[in-house]
Amino acid sequence: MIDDTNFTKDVRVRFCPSPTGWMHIGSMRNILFNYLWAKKCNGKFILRVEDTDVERKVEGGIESIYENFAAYGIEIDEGPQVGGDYGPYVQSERLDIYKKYSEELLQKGSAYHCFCSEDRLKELRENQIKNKQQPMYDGKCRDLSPDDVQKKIKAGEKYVIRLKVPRTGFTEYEDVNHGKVRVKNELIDDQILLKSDEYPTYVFAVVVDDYLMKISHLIRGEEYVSSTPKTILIYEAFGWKMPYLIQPPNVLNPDGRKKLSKRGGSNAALKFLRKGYLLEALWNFLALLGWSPSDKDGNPDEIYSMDELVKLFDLRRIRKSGSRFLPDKLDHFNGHYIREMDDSELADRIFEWIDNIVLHDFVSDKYLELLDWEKKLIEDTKKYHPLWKGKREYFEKILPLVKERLHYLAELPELLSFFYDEKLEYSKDDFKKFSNAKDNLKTLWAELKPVLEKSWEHETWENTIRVYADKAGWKHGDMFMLLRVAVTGRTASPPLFECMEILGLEKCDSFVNDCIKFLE
RNA sequence: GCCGCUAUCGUCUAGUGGACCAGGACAUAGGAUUCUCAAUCCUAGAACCGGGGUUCGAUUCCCCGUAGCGGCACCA
Repeated sequence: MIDDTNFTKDVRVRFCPSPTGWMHIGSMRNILFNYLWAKKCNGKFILRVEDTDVERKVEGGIESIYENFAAYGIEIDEGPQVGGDYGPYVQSERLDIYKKYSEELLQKGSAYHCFCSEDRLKELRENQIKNKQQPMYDGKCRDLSPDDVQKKIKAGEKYVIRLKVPRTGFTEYEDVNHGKVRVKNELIDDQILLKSDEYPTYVFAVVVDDYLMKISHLIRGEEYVSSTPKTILIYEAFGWKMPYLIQPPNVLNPDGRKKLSKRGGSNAALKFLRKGYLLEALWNFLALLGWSPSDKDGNPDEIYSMDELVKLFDLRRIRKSGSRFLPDKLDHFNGHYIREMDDSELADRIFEWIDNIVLHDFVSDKYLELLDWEKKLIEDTKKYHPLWKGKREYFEKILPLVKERLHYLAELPELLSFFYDEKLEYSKDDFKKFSNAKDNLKTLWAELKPVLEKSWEHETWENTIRVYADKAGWKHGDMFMLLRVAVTGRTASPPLFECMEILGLEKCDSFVNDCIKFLE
């Protein structure tokens, strides 16, 4: 059983990205689980960069990791840029450490030199697959005599260091969420620990670093489950105590299949920020993907602030099965947080979003293609941002009208355009349902304009339209709609009266006249 | 192919050997409100993968099947 007494003590957790250029939204969920646990237990959150794959390593990779953390507002207690007592925090700077520990395993007889060429291994694997066998190392170098080994090394033969996995018996471990898992040793490959370029492999580096950095809880994606027995065997070979193990299920694509896609970067963490999802909403949504509080502790509406999440979060309540990533609920949360904010704060947030996210150059963007909606957003933002910011009072007056229709901030340019454009674009279709739209609009406006010139009182204004609608034999709603299309260029808009009041008589007059011209 | 993990409304999930004809949220539909679209409020439909056990009783425990996921690299 999991030892509960120490479960929340001396907590040190870590997230270990590879510097491949950009970060994935699914990773953010795992980061959140680590982060929440650290905060909850007054522990430390550590960032370690796993750059042991020389080929996949990318220029600016570490910076792009940092900019993601910064944009998501995650504070790092120890890491490459902030330092800490257990550094260095970049694996390529720790090669001598791995070398030393691999020698320890060699001495203990838990590891061995392997001189097999990559070509031989490839051939071996192909044959095994052809013969429907499990592809794994055949142990050719496992029992070389020390003399042979020395001779080969002297002769300059390249080698790797492999773990000597027992041929019989079982390896067992206990996972906080899954309980005991047991694997036959004969199915575990003699894992390479140190590659021929003297870089460690992932499994080895992780064990050594987690041990040296005193990591208390290993919270990492389900994709590592299969390599966990190897991890355990390395811990056992060293005689080290294993940290608590938590392997949250993967976040899956909305179609329900497969790990959340990495292709094209459409699920890049930064894209969600660029789309205008607020951090509050993102965290709220992500936290609930694979974890939930009990009914007793939870809120019925599932709205949780970061503080509440910290209070309620518990690694032991993480689910076992994968969750699909459907943005509907994210939209809902985002709308909620937008509506909850007062207008001035929302305005601040919008401008911050534009400066720090939308129009900001990220290192990650070098490795992510801009999607069509992003290109359009950037273009629109460049056009409207100065106008929005230029007259903040006007902007803040508009916000309450649009904020309850807003799912994410990227919708703003479209939603607000008629408040800022000099000309509107009309569509014939919008007038189809009205008989004699042009004349009615003309007469209506002729009657309404003098009323508005006198006063903007809601009742007189509304009454004028109703009276005219009766005269024309129209449904009242249709008359409102006609005017709406004329003044906003669209059939769905915030309440007509408020829109017109903000636009002002001059602008309304100009739009209506444009519209009449359009109808001719 | 082999190994491991998993399986509750469309989706995210709660829950338990009897208090569950299974609770919440999102989405959907209908209604109220209304100048449209929203927002808000109300209502409705919607699930324990299949088959065997164990048991007085199983959605809950066990086995098998099925399906999904993950992995099987000198990637992480």
